Parts: sequence; structure tokens; C-alpha cells
Amino acid sequence: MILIDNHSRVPIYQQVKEQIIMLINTGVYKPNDQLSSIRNLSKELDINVNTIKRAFAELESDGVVYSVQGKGVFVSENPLGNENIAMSALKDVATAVTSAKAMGVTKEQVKNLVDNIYEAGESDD
Amino acid sequence: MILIDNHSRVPIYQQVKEQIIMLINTGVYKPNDQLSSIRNLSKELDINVNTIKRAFAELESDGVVYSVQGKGVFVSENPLGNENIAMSALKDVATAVTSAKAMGVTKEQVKNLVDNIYEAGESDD
Amino acid sequence: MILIDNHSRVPIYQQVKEQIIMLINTGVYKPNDQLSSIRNLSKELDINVNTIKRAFAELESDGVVYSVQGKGVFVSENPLGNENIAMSALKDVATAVTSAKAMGVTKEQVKNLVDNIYEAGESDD
Amino acid sequence: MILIDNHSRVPIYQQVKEQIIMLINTGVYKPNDQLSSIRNLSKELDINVNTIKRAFAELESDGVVYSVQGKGVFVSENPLGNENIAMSALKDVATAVTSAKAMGVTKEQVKNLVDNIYEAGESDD
DNA sequence: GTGGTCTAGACCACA
DNA sequence: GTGGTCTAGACCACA
Repeated sequence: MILIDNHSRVPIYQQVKEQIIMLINTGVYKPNDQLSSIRNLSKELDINVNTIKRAFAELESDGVVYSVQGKGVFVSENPLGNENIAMSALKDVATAVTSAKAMGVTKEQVKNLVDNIYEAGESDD
Repeated sequence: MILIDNHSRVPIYQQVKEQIIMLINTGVYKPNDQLSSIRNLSKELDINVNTIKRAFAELESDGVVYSVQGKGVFVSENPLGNENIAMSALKDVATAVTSAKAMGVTKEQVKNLVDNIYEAGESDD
Repeated sequence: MILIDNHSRVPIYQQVKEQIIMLINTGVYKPNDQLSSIRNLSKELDINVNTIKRAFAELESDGVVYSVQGKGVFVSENPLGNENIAMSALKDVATAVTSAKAMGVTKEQVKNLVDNIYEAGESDD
Repeated sequence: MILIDNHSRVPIYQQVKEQIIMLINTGVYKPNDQLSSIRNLSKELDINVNTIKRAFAELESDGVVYSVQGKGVFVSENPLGNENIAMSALKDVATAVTSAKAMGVTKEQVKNLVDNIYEAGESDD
């Protein structure tokens, strides 16, 4: 259910984080559902255990999941209630847009790009 | 004329690159103008010489400036003609926006952010 | 597999760049193959790490290779698609030939030289 | 009579050398003719005296000119008899062509370039 | 272990 | 004085 792009510049732990959030966003995972175990995910995706651990640790500190020792990792009651997730993503957008503006990119070019990205997934909503 | 944020995640050589492009964008530096020498910038900004050199080397390979041994570094005839600069900046925006979308950020939030960033410099144009 | 001439006027990072391109040209390295790590090459060739890094950084900005943090450096899908590489090499040839012409070298002398250089590698193809 | 391109990557002393050889090649300067003085050339071309001195010193060591203390610099009896001039120019061509070959440039591309360069000056011969 | 950034400092070519 | 190359070594992010 999770696809990793090894060629991407986006860190793998980040890709794992994003895809789990997306699975929650789309209702595949619901509150208190148990996620795949760290070791299972590590085997399935052929990713180092430490990389999965980091993704889960950050999801937990963002309040998206909670872990129960000896049981596993579960989706929180209100997984997307924490605004920090969106905020940190927006901060990255701000950095990239500010830089693009400095490089001579116009507002229209950026907005067209944003439209394209959001339209791409329209059929999924 | 150049301001460096040592705490930023954006590499210093990248900040130097962007600010020089911005100075050209705003007409402060014109084609064939000589830039501050590498050593002067290094002293003024209190940055290692090699960091400035890297910024200048990338600007040169992007066609923004040209260097003449023993003379100095000068703005190219057509400094912003190379589309690669804008393209690579746009690619970074695409990555950040895609990620933000996955994190639950709405199209409106992104667009508002873009507006704010572009309006910020409106008085300078 | 890479030979460096320390006495040559050609910068070492340039020699490394050219030889890696040659290894790709001759099919030794194929798309998505992983290159020797920066540290390994540095030890093997007894060259400073930063010199290798510069060669790799330029190869990456030319689109010949891509790097993945924590993984390594890999050959691009279309490593020789970027015409800039050939173009900048041709520019250097133009400069040298123009100068030779001014020095009284005849067209025949230049062409014989070119034939010799291209025949040298004929047995390798 | 001498034109310097400050934007060129070719060192200025090299440009001065080449142009003086060209003036001899085309018969403007004949054996035992006196060249412009170093100081005159320096003023005319707005080039540092040391740069002209270096050009003249290399021309003398190549046997193209000879200097007489207190009198000036003169064209040698057999200014282009020294094969070293052509040889060193050919060496530079060899370096550039070898590099271009490594970068994937074909023999035909190089030969076309050579033809273009030699045809360009055909009307001058 | 892998690449990325940065510093400090040496030596060279050119003007 | 100006840029160009190279070395040695530190510290960080990621896997």
C-alpha cells in the first residue's frame, strides 16, 4: 500500500510519513486501527528498520499515531487534529516559493503549478 | 547588500546565489558589472572564501556570471536567459506542494501563502 | 579503472569527470548503476575527498548522475542526454583550433591529429 | 592593430602573442621590423605592462622576435621557423579533442568545426 | 557507511 | 589583488 521512490530527493522516512498520513486522509486507516508492524513494513518495503522507526517516531510526536509497548502502533483518535503537520509542510512550501520568486519565477507560474498538482488528485477525493 | 541567515536550513552558498540573482533581477547589478570580489564578500559576510567560491562557481555554470582570471567576476550579457535556474526552483516548489497536499493542506492555503510571498516584494518593483 | 595524471594541466576533478563519462560511454557503467563511493574513490586514487565531490557535483548538475543521501551516487536514466556536456567540450576545441590556426598550423595538420586521436580508441569500440 | 577580448577565457598575454604572430603571418610585420614599444602597446591596449612583457618574453624565447637593449624589440630573420610555436598550439588542440571525444563528441562534429574555423579566414589569405 | 556543507589554509596563474 | 585548484579535517543528515 506504500510506494517508495528510491530516486527521489525526498528522504525515505518522509515518504513513509506522508503516505501513512495519506492513508489516514483517505479513510483506509481509521482511529485506533493498528498499523503494520515496524518489522513487517521494513521487510515489505525493503527499507532499513531505523528508517521506519524514525517515520513512526515523528508521526507519534505529531500526534498522528500512538504506540503501545508490546502491542503495536495505532492511529490516534483525532489523527489530523495537530496543526503542526500542515504547518511544517506549509513552511517548506514558503521556503521553496520564496526561492523561486528570487530566481525570477512569476506568481502565475507558481499558481499554475499549484493548480496542476491539486487537480491531479481530484478523482481521488 | 546581502543578508545571510546562519540558522536557516538553506545552505549558505545557496543563499548567496539567490541574493545575487535577486540583485540582478532588481537591476542593482547590470550586465558586465563587476561583482564584489570573492575575498571582499568573504570578509563582509564573515563567510569562508570557499563557500563564496562555490556560490560563484554555480552562478557561472548557470550562465549568470562569468569570471576572468586576475580581473574578477562579472554579470553575464544575458544573466537570466538560462531557463534551468527557474526550472530547478519550480521543481522544488512542486516537491513541497505535493508534500503539503499529502499532509492535508488545502489548495486555498497554498495559494494564500503564494499571494503573501509575492505581495511582500510588490513595493520594490 | 580511473587513471589520474598529477602532472597534467587538466584539473584533477576534470579528469575524474571525463573518465567517468568515458566509462558510461563505453557501457561499463549503465543507467542506475551505483558508482564507487566518494570515499572509496578518494582512497583508491589517493585524491582528496573534496576533489572527488566536486567532480560528482558537476556530473550531477550536468544530469549525468544523481545522488541519494545515505545511499550513493548512481548513473542517470539518460546520462548523455544533456547536450551541454558535448557543447562545452566543442567550445574548448574551437578555442584551441582558432589559436593553432593563428600560430600557422595548417588545416591538414589539425585533421591528421583529429584522425589519430579518434583512431586510437577504435579497437575499444 | 591588436584587439583584445576581455571577456575571453584566453589569457590576455596569449591573445597578444597570437595577434603578433598573425601580423607576421600576414606580412604586416617583416623580418627586422621594429615592434611597438612595450609601453606604447600597454597604453594603446590599456593592458598592464607586465602582461605585454610576458607576451614579448615568450615570443623571444620562441625565436619569433629579438630584443636589443635600449633600442627595442624586432622581428626575427626567420620568425616562424621555430616549430615549437605550432607544436604547443597543436598540443592544446590534442588535449581539447581528446576531452571532447571522451564527452561523446563524434569525429565528424570535430572535423566540421575545424572546416568552419579554417574557412572563416579564407578571404583573408 | 553514504553524501552534503563548511572552515582553514596552501599554492598557483594572471593582471 | 583576483580567481582556480587542492588538501585536511569537522560535523550533519540519512540509511
